[in-house]
Amino acid sequence: MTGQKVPDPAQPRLEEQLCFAIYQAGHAFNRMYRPVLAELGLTYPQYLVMLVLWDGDGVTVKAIGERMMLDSGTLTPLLKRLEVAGLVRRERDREDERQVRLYLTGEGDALREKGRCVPETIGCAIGHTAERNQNLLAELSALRDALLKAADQA
Amino acid sequence: MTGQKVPDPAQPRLEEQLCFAIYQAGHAFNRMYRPVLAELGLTYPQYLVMLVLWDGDGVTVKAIGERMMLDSGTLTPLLKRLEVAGLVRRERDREDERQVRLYLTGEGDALREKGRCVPETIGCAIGHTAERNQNLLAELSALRDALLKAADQA
DNA sequence: TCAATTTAGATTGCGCACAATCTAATTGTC
DNA sequence: GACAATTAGATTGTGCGCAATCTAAATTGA
Repeated sequence: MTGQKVPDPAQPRLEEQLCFAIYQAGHAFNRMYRPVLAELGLTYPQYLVMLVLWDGDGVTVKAIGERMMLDSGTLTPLLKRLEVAGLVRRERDREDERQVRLYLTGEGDALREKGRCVPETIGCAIGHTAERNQNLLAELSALRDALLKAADQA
Repeated sequence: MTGQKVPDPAQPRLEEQLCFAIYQAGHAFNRMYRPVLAELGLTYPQYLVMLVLWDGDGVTVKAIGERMMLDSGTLTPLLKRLEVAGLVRRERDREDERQVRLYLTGEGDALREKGRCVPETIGCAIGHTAERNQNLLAELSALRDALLKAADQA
Protein backbone atom coordinates (compact mmCIF):
# COMPACT_ATOMS: atom_id res chain seq x y z
CA MET A 1 0.00 0.00 0.00
CA THR A 2 2.97 2.32 0.30
CA GLY A 3 3.90 3.65 -3.10
CA GLN A 4 5.66 2.60 -6.28
CA LYS A 5 2.93 0.93 -8.19
CA VAL A 6 4.11 -0.75 -11.36
CA PRO A 7 3.85 1.35 -14.55
CA ASP A 8 1.39 0.05 -17.12
CA PRO A 9 2.80 -0.42 -20.61
CA ALA A 10 -0.68 -0.83 -22.11
CA GLN A 11 -1.65 2.65 -20.93
CA PRO A 12 -0.28 5.21 -23.39
CA ARG A 13 1.90 7.88 -21.85
CA LEU A 14 0.57 11.38 -21.46
CA GLU A 15 2.96 12.80 -24.02
CA GLU A 16 1.84 10.38 -26.72
CA GLN A 17 -1.78 11.38 -26.60
CA LEU A 18 -3.28 13.80 -29.07
CA CYS A 19 -5.69 15.22 -26.53
CA PHE A 20 -2.79 16.17 -24.29
CA ALA A 21 -0.94 17.82 -27.17
CA ILE A 22 -4.02 19.97 -27.81
CA TYR A 23 -4.34 20.67 -24.09
CA GLN A 24 -0.74 21.86 -23.87
CA ALA A 25 -0.82 23.84 -27.10
CA GLY A 26 -3.90 25.62 -25.77
CA HIS A 27 -2.07 26.50 -22.57
CA ALA A 28 0.95 27.66 -24.53
CA PHE A 29 -1.22 29.91 -26.70
CA ASN A 30 -2.84 31.36 -23.62
CA ARG A 31 0.54 32.06 -22.10
CA MET A 32 1.64 33.79 -25.27
CA TYR A 33 -1.54 35.84 -25.68
CA ARG A 34 -1.93 36.91 -22.08
CA PRO A 35 0.69 39.68 -21.90
CA VAL A 36 -0.15 40.90 -25.41
CA LEU A 37 -3.87 41.11 -24.66
CA ALA A 38 -3.32 42.57 -21.21
CA GLU A 39 -2.30 45.78 -22.97
CA LEU A 40 -5.77 45.88 -24.51
CA GLY A 41 -7.35 45.05 -21.14
CA LEU A 42 -8.73 41.81 -22.56
CA THR A 43 -8.54 38.14 -21.65
CA TYR A 44 -8.19 35.63 -24.44
CA PRO A 45 -11.88 34.60 -24.61
CA GLN A 46 -12.87 38.26 -24.43
CA TYR A 47 -10.55 38.94 -27.36
CA LEU A 48 -12.26 36.20 -29.37
CA VAL A 49 -15.64 37.80 -28.70
CA MET A 50 -14.27 41.16 -29.80
CA LEU A 51 -13.03 39.53 -33.01
CA VAL A 52 -16.59 38.36 -33.65
CA LEU A 53 -17.98 41.84 -33.05
CA TRP A 54 -15.29 43.57 -35.11
CA ASP A 55 -16.33 41.21 -37.88
CA GLY A 56 -19.84 42.66 -37.59
CA ASP A 57 -21.80 43.72 -34.51
CA GLY A 58 -25.48 43.63 -33.70
CA VAL A 59 -25.30 39.84 -33.36
CA THR A 60 -27.19 37.88 -30.71
CA VAL A 61 -25.70 36.06 -27.74
CA LYS A 62 -26.78 32.82 -29.33
CA ALA A 63 -24.96 33.60 -32.58
CA ILE A 64 -21.76 34.39 -30.71
CA GLY A 65 -22.18 31.20 -28.71
CA GLU A 66 -22.56 29.06 -31.82
CA ARG A 67 -19.52 30.56 -33.44
CA MET A 68 -17.40 30.06 -30.32
CA MET A 69 -19.01 26.84 -29.06
CA LEU A 70 -19.99 28.46 -25.78
CA ASP A 71 -23.32 28.67 -23.96
CA SER A 72 -25.01 31.51 -22.12
CA GLY A 73 -23.62 30.31 -18.80
CA THR A 74 -20.18 31.30 -20.03
CA LEU A 75 -21.09 34.20 -22.28
CA THR A 76 -23.50 36.17 -20.11
CA PRO A 77 -20.97 37.06 -17.39
CA LEU A 78 -18.19 37.56 -19.96
CA LEU A 79 -20.33 39.97 -21.98
CA LYS A 80 -21.34 41.81 -18.83
CA ARG A 81 -17.67 42.35 -18.04
CA LEU A 82 -17.10 43.73 -21.54
CA GLU A 83 -20.09 46.01 -20.94
CA VAL A 84 -18.69 47.22 -17.61
CA ALA A 85 -15.38 47.85 -19.41
CA GLY A 86 -17.32 50.12 -21.77
CA LEU A 87 -16.53 48.12 -24.92
CA VAL A 88 -20.01 46.83 -25.78
CA ARG A 89 -23.70 47.53 -25.24
CA ARG A 90 -26.19 44.72 -24.60
CA GLU A 91 -29.65 45.48 -25.92
CA ARG A 92 -32.86 43.46 -26.06
CA ASP A 93 -34.19 43.01 -29.57
CA ARG A 94 -37.45 44.96 -29.99
CA GLU A 95 -38.84 42.42 -32.45
CA ASP A 96 -38.05 39.40 -30.28
CA GLU A 97 -37.55 40.31 -26.67
CA ARG A 98 -35.94 36.95 -25.88
CA GLN A 99 -32.83 37.92 -27.80
CA VAL A 100 -30.03 40.17 -26.63
CA ARG A 101 -27.98 41.85 -29.32
CA LEU A 102 -24.42 43.06 -28.85
CA TYR A 103 -23.17 46.37 -30.19
CA LEU A 104 -19.72 47.89 -30.11
CA THR A 105 -19.39 51.20 -28.31
CA GLY A 106 -17.13 53.84 -29.79
CA GLU A 107 -14.45 52.65 -27.41
CA GLY A 108 -14.96 49.02 -28.43
CA ASP A 109 -14.73 49.96 -32.08
CA ALA A 110 -11.62 52.02 -31.45
CA LEU A 111 -9.90 49.15 -29.66
CA ARG A 112 -9.78 47.40 -33.02
CA GLU A 113 -6.85 49.62 -33.98
CA LYS A 114 -4.84 48.60 -30.95
CA GLY A 115 -5.68 44.96 -31.63
CA ARG A 116 -4.64 45.05 -35.25
CA CYS A 117 -1.07 43.98 -34.59
CA VAL A 118 -1.97 41.08 -32.29
CA PRO A 119 -2.27 38.32 -34.93
CA GLU A 120 1.05 39.31 -36.43
CA THR A 121 2.76 39.35 -33.05
CA ILE A 122 1.56 35.82 -32.38
CA GLY A 123 2.29 34.70 -35.91
CA CYS A 124 5.90 35.78 -35.58
CA ALA A 125 6.21 33.84 -32.34
CA ILE A 126 5.10 30.65 -34.06
CA GLY A 127 7.43 31.28 -36.95
CA HIS A 128 6.10 28.52 -39.16
CA THR A 129 5.33 29.03 -42.82
CA ALA A 130 1.84 30.12 -43.78
CA GLU A 131 1.42 26.87 -45.65
CA ARG A 132 2.36 24.79 -42.63
CA ASN A 133 -0.10 26.71 -40.50
CA GLN A 134 -2.84 26.34 -43.10
CA ASN A 135 -2.31 22.62 -43.11
CA LEU A 136 -2.37 22.42 -39.33
CA LEU A 137 -5.52 24.52 -39.26
CA ALA A 138 -7.24 22.14 -41.65
CA GLU A 139 -6.17 19.09 -39.65
CA LEU A 140 -7.46 20.62 -36.43
CA SER A 141 -10.77 21.55 -37.98
CA ALA A 142 -11.20 18.00 -39.24
CA LEU A 143 -10.31 16.67 -35.80
CA ARG A 144 -12.81 18.99 -34.15
CA ASP A 145 -15.57 17.96 -36.53
CA ALA A 146 -14.85 14.26 -36.04
CA LEU A 147 -14.98 14.67 -32.27
CA LEU A 148 -18.18 16.71 -32.32
CA LYS A 149 -19.85 14.21 -34.61
CA ALA A 150 -18.86 11.32 -32.36
CA ALA A 151 -19.89 13.20 -29.22
CA ASP A 152 -23.29 13.94 -30.70
CA GLN A 153 -23.93 10.35 -31.60
CA ALA A 154 -23.05 9.05 -28.16
CA MET B 1 -23.28 54.96 -32.15
CA THR B 2 -26.13 52.62 -32.90
CA GLY B 3 -24.78 49.38 -34.32
CA GLN B 4 -23.47 47.93 -37.57
CA LYS B 5 -19.86 48.87 -37.49
CA VAL B 6 -18.00 48.09 -40.68
CA PRO B 7 -16.18 44.71 -40.78
CA ASP B 8 -12.42 44.96 -40.97
CA PRO B 9 -10.80 43.03 -43.81
CA ALA B 10 -7.32 43.44 -42.29
CA GLN B 11 -8.43 41.61 -39.13
CA PRO B 12 -8.30 37.86 -39.80
CA ARG B 13 -11.55 36.05 -39.15
CA LEU B 14 -11.87 33.87 -36.09
CA GLU B 15 -12.09 30.69 -38.12
CA GLU B 16 -8.81 31.36 -39.93
CA GLN B 17 -6.72 31.62 -36.79
CA LEU B 18 -4.69 28.74 -35.50
CA CYS B 19 -5.22 29.69 -31.86
CA PHE B 20 -8.97 29.43 -32.36
CA ALA B 21 -8.67 26.03 -34.03
CA ILE B 22 -6.74 24.81 -30.97
CA TYR B 23 -9.29 26.41 -28.68
CA GLN B 24 -12.16 24.66 -30.41
CA ALA B 25 -10.40 21.32 -30.72
CA GLY B 26 -9.74 21.48 -26.97
CA HIS B 27 -13.43 22.08 -26.30
CA ALA B 28 -14.39 19.26 -28.63
CA PHE B 29 -12.03 16.86 -26.84
CA ASN B 30 -13.46 17.88 -23.53
CA ARG B 31 -16.97 17.28 -24.79
CA MET B 32 -15.96 13.84 -26.01
CA TYR B 33 -14.09 12.88 -22.85
CA ARG B 34 -16.63 14.16 -20.35
CA PRO B 35 -19.23 11.37 -20.51
CA VAL B 36 -16.56 8.69 -20.84
CA LEU B 37 -14.63 9.91 -17.80
CA ALA B 38 -17.79 10.54 -15.80
CA GLU B 39 -18.09 6.78 -15.52
CA LEU B 40 -14.72 6.77 -13.76
CA GLY B 41 -15.79 9.71 -11.59
CA LEU B 42 -13.03 11.86 -13.08
CA THR B 43 -12.81 15.19 -14.85
CA TYR B 44 -10.43 15.50 -17.77
CA PRO B 45 -7.59 17.22 -15.86
CA GLN B 46 -8.02 14.69 -13.05
CA TYR B 47 -7.70 11.91 -15.61
CA LEU B 48 -4.45 13.41 -16.86
CA VAL B 49 -3.08 13.42 -13.31
CA MET B 50 -4.12 9.80 -12.89
CA LEU B 51 -2.28 8.96 -16.12
CA VAL B 52 0.85 10.48 -14.60
CA LEU B 53 0.44 8.46 -11.42
CA TRP B 54 -0.38 5.23 -13.25
CA ASP B 55 2.87 5.81 -15.10
CA GLY B 56 4.63 5.77 -11.73
CA ASP B 57 3.53 7.18 -8.37
CA GLY B 58 5.45 8.72 -5.51
CA VAL B 59 6.08 11.82 -7.59
CA THR B 60 6.01 15.34 -6.17
CA VAL B 61 3.42 18.01 -6.87
CA LYS B 62 6.11 19.98 -8.65
CA ALA B 63 6.96 17.08 -10.95
CA ILE B 64 3.30 16.63 -11.89
CA GLY B 65 3.05 20.35 -12.46
CA GLU B 66 6.02 20.42 -14.81
CA ARG B 67 4.73 17.52 -16.83
CA MET B 68 1.28 19.08 -17.16
CA MET B 69 2.31 22.73 -17.26
CA LEU B 70 0.27 23.56 -14.18
CA ASP B 71 1.17 25.32 -10.94
CA SER B 72 0.25 24.56 -7.35
CA GLY B 73 -2.66 26.97 -7.47
CA THR B 74 -4.36 24.59 -9.85
CA LEU B 75 -2.95 21.30 -8.63
CA THR B 76 -3.37 21.61 -4.87
CA PRO B 77 -7.18 21.74 -4.90
CA LEU B 78 -7.38 19.19 -7.71
CA LEU B 79 -5.19 16.72 -5.81
CA LYS B 80 -7.20 17.30 -2.65
CA ARG B 81 -10.34 16.33 -4.55
CA LEU B 82 -8.65 13.14 -5.74
CA GLU B 83 -7.67 12.49 -2.14
CA VAL B 84 -11.23 13.02 -0.91
CA ALA B 85 -12.38 10.64 -3.67
CA GLY B 86 -10.02 8.05 -2.13
CA LEU B 87 -7.84 7.65 -5.22
CA VAL B 88 -4.57 9.12 -3.93
CA ARG B 89 -2.65 9.85 -0.74
CA ARG B 90 -0.71 13.09 -0.28
CA GLU B 91 2.32 12.69 1.94
CA ARG B 92 5.08 15.07 2.99
CA ASP B 93 8.54 13.85 2.05
CA ARG B 94 10.49 12.98 5.22
CA GLU B 95 13.81 14.01 3.67
CA ASP B 96 12.54 17.36 2.42
CA GLU B 97 9.42 18.49 4.21
CA ARG B 98 8.70 21.13 1.59
CA GLN B 99 7.74 18.49 -0.91
CA VAL B 100 4.46 16.60 -1.06
CA ARG B 101 4.53 13.22 -2.77
CA LEU B 102 1.51 11.58 -4.36
CA TYR B 103 0.73 7.89 -3.99
CA LEU B 104 -2.03 5.80 -5.50
CA THR B 105 -4.38 4.13 -3.07
CA GLY B 106 -5.57 0.61 -3.81
CA GLU B 107 -8.68 2.15 -5.26
CA GLY B 108 -6.70 4.58 -7.41
CA ASP B 109 -4.56 1.74 -8.68
CA ALA B 110 -7.64 -0.36 -9.40
CA LEU B 111 -9.25 2.43 -11.39
CA ARG B 112 -6.54 1.90 -13.98
CA GLU B 113 -8.41 -1.16 -15.20
CA LYS B 114 -11.59 0.78 -15.79
CA GLY B 115 -9.60 3.49 -17.55
CA ARG B 116 -7.80 1.13 -19.86
CA CYS B 117 -10.38 1.37 -22.64
CA VAL B 118 -10.60 5.17 -22.60
CA PRO B 119 -7.84 5.94 -25.13
CA GLU B 120 -9.28 3.42 -27.56
CA THR B 121 -12.78 4.84 -27.19
CA ILE B 122 -11.51 8.30 -28.03
CA GLY B 123 -9.24 7.01 -30.78
CA CYS B 124 -12.19 5.38 -32.50
CA ALA B 125 -14.12 8.62 -32.35
CA ILE B 126 -11.33 10.47 -34.16
CA GLY B 127 -11.04 7.74 -36.73
CA HIS B 128 -7.87 9.00 -38.34
CA THR B 129 -4.96 6.76 -39.16
CA ALA B 130 -2.26 6.30 -36.55
CA GLU B 131 0.18 7.93 -38.92
CA ARG B 132 -1.97 11.01 -39.38
CA ASN B 133 -2.34 11.35 -35.63
CA GLN B 134 1.40 10.92 -35.12
CA ASN B 135 2.05 13.69 -37.58
CA LEU B 136 -0.48 15.98 -35.95
CA LEU B 137 1.01 15.22 -32.54
CA ALA B 138 4.46 16.20 -33.77
CA GLU B 139 3.18 19.43 -35.33
CA LEU B 140 1.38 20.38 -32.13
CA SER B 141 4.43 19.67 -30.00
CA ALA B 142 6.54 21.87 -32.24
CA LEU B 143 3.93 24.60 -32.05
CA ARG B 144 3.81 24.39 -28.28
CA ASP B 145 7.58 24.59 -28.01
CA ALA B 146 7.75 27.57 -30.36
CA LEU B 147 5.12 29.39 -28.33
CA LEU B 148 6.74 28.62 -24.99
CA LYS B 149 10.12 29.72 -26.26
CA ALA B 150 8.68 33.00 -27.55
CA ALA B 151 6.68 33.56 -24.37
CA ASP B 152 9.78 33.04 -22.25
CA GLN B 153 11.82 35.53 -24.24
CA ALA B 154 9.19 38.24 -24.00
C1' DT C 1 -58.09 31.80 -28.44
C1' DC C 2 -55.72 29.67 -25.10
C1' DA C 3 -52.84 25.90 -23.33
C1' DA C 4 -48.58 23.27 -24.38
C1' DT C 5 -44.18 23.49 -26.25
C1' DT C 6 -40.05 25.67 -27.70
C1' DT C 7 -36.55 29.14 -27.47
C1' DA C 8 -33.24 32.88 -25.58
C1' DG C 9 -30.87 34.33 -21.76
C1' DA C 10 -29.89 34.53 -16.84
C1' DT C 11 -28.57 32.24 -12.62
C1' DT C 12 -26.31 28.89 -9.57
C1' DG C 13 -22.91 25.72 -8.42
C1' DC C 14 -18.69 23.24 -9.24
C1' DG C 15 -14.19 22.67 -11.14
C1' DC C 16 -10.08 24.31 -13.85
C1' DA C 17 -6.32 28.04 -14.78
C1' DC C 18 -3.40 31.45 -13.19
C1' DA C 19 -1.43 35.71 -10.87
C1' DA C 20 -0.10 37.28 -6.48
C1' DT C 21 0.93 36.47 -1.96
C1' DC C 22 2.11 33.76 2.15
C1' DT C 23 4.41 30.15 5.08
C1' DA C 24 7.69 26.92 6.05
C1' DA C 25 11.66 24.28 4.89
C1' DT C 26 16.16 24.11 2.73
C1' DT C 27 20.44 25.88 0.83
C1' DG C 28 24.25 29.02 0.35
C1' DT C 29 27.52 32.33 2.38
C1' DC C 30 29.93 34.35 5.53
C1' DG D 1 25.96 28.99 13.78
C1' DA D 2 23.40 33.09 11.77
C1' DC D 3 21.13 35.07 8.14
C1' DA D 4 19.81 36.05 3.30
C1' DA D 5 18.13 33.80 -0.74
C1' DT D 6 15.78 30.08 -2.79
C1' DT D 7 12.31 26.50 -3.18
C1' DA D 8 7.79 23.72 -2.47
C1' DG D 9 3.20 24.10 -1.56
C1' DA D 10 -0.93 26.44 0.09
C1' DT D 11 -4.11 30.30 -0.16
C1' DT D 12 -6.85 34.05 -2.23
C1' DG D 13 -9.12 36.30 -5.84
C1' DT D 14 -10.64 36.66 -10.68
C1' DG D 15 -12.24 34.71 -14.84
C1' DC D 16 -13.46 30.77 -18.02
C1' DG D 17 -16.39 26.43 -19.05
C1' DC D 18 -20.34 23.77 -18.44
C1' DA D 19 -24.42 21.24 -16.40
C1' DA D 20 -28.78 22.12 -14.39
C1' DT D 21 -32.39 25.02 -13.46
C1' DC D 22 -35.33 29.13 -13.94
C1' DT D 23 -37.96 33.01 -16.23
C1' DA D 24 -40.02 35.21 -19.83
C1' DA D 25 -41.14 35.58 -24.54
C1' DA D 26 -42.47 33.50 -28.85
C1' DT D 27 -44.54 29.77 -31.47
C1' DT D 28 -47.53 25.95 -32.27
C1' DG D 29 -51.83 23.84 -32.74
C1' DA D 30 -56.00 21.91 -31.20
